[in-house]
Amino acid sequence: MDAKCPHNSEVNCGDCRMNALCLPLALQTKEIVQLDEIVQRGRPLQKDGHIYNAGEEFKSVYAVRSGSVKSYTVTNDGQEQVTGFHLPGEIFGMDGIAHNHYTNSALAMETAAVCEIPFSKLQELSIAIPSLQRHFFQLMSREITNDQSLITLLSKNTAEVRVATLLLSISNRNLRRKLSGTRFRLPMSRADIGNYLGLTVETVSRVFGRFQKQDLLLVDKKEIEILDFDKLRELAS
Amino acid sequence: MDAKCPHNSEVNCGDCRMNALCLPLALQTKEIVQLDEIVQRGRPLQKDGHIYNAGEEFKSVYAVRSGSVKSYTVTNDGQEQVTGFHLPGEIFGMDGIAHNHYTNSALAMETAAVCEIPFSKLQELSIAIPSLQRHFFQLMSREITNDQSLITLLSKNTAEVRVATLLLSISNRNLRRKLSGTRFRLPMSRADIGNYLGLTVETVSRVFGRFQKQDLLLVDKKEIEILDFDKLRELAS
DNA sequence: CTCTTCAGATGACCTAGATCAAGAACGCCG
DNA sequence: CGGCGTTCTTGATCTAGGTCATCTGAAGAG
Repeated sequence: MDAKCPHNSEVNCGDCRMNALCLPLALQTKEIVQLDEIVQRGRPLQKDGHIYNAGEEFKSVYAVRSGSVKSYTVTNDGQEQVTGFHLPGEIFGMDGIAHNHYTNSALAMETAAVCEIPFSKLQELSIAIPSLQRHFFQLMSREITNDQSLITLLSKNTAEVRVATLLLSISNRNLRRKLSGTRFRLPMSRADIGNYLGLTVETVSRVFGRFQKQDLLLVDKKEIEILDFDKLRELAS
Repeated sequence: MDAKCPHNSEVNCGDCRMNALCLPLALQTKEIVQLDEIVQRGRPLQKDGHIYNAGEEFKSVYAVRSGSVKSYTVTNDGQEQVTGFHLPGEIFGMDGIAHNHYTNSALAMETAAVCEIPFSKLQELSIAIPSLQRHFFQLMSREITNDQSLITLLSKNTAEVRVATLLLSISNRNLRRKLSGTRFRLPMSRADIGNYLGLTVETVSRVFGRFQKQDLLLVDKKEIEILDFDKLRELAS
């Protein structure tokens, strides 16, 4: 096994590059070992590989180790609704807790690796490690506040503001992973962006075009370079 | 103290009419007593009385005992965004857990009474009572799935679908409280409905008008009677 | 009982973004 | 290297819902 390959299984959470962002965040070294025992490190997923499907019985939450994942639901009239993009270090699958079945499906947007955390074991461990309980409550609460800012974004803002906000969000999340917040690759298609932001592909494309014309961005297919953070932030306000 | 008045303090959770919906849901009688000890029953709130303000330090989550409450944030350009309506038996304030400060403000839309549940004590009790931990995780997860359906509603649906969906949601929540799902009083203004659904007051008003013309509803100011559930459900689909 | 206020309804426009319809530029596979 | 299905872009229209402006009517204040 090549330890350099980002999709390979790390030996444990203690060594994982993501552990400062992920579940171990609030834990002592010896507690990380306990967490480590319940975490199942899955093998790499291909692009478009499903992690779970809406309706399946809820058993685990997941952490992205490498690559990127999207969550989506299918509305009763058959169209897809993207509900979230998940980057390395982020946890997803918490929507399944409410009804013991996942309400979203999750799939890899590119080659990716995820860690599976069986929820029943996580609950037990949360009783033994109160700071883990606390941290997990916080993660769920953060999901709530994120969803609520998306609600605000969708119900009050123009296409430009929506796209600018998404770009800044991805930039920030890259920064937290010690990657460039200025130049990065969007892991998702224009269609996914539009779907997530409640816009059509055409509109997303036009907004990218306009941003480029205004010298806010440099866009080359999925490769983005942010040229003017201040104006972009002002726009997203 | 008049025990008939719905806004008066109940003596305890065990006697509360809402206990089948609220936090005690998953608990044994003796556990309810433990929960009861940490719950603080506040005095009635006047219309527009604040329970907490965005930015305040997070200390407690709240349960609606009577009346109704709305949560809202103020966007950086100063406009209000309604993020939720809370009816008796429902829990709110969980958005504060993530950052130790409330991100929403909460206010009574009419005379109301709420129970305050100090979160640190709830966390401790959740360790002693695993089913309470589980139930609270579920409540937070339900909040996530609710927010996500609102996201879908906002990003994909017309004004009519949005309004129909809200009406059906309130109808269902009334049913769970053993009230009529057919005739009820909307506790919120047209402006709040519009704000919540990403529409203007005018549009909300027009949709109510159209629904009435199509004999789906009977609207008399805030008093609603649903005449044709099937068509309304089909619309909301 | 009158004056004021504020929530709601309704009507006449007007725009942001959807829709429809072509191209352009890419992977990707034989 | 050429053919072909995606994904992306760009342009020309159309429309749902926003904006603005007016009107109604119920609730409070005095």
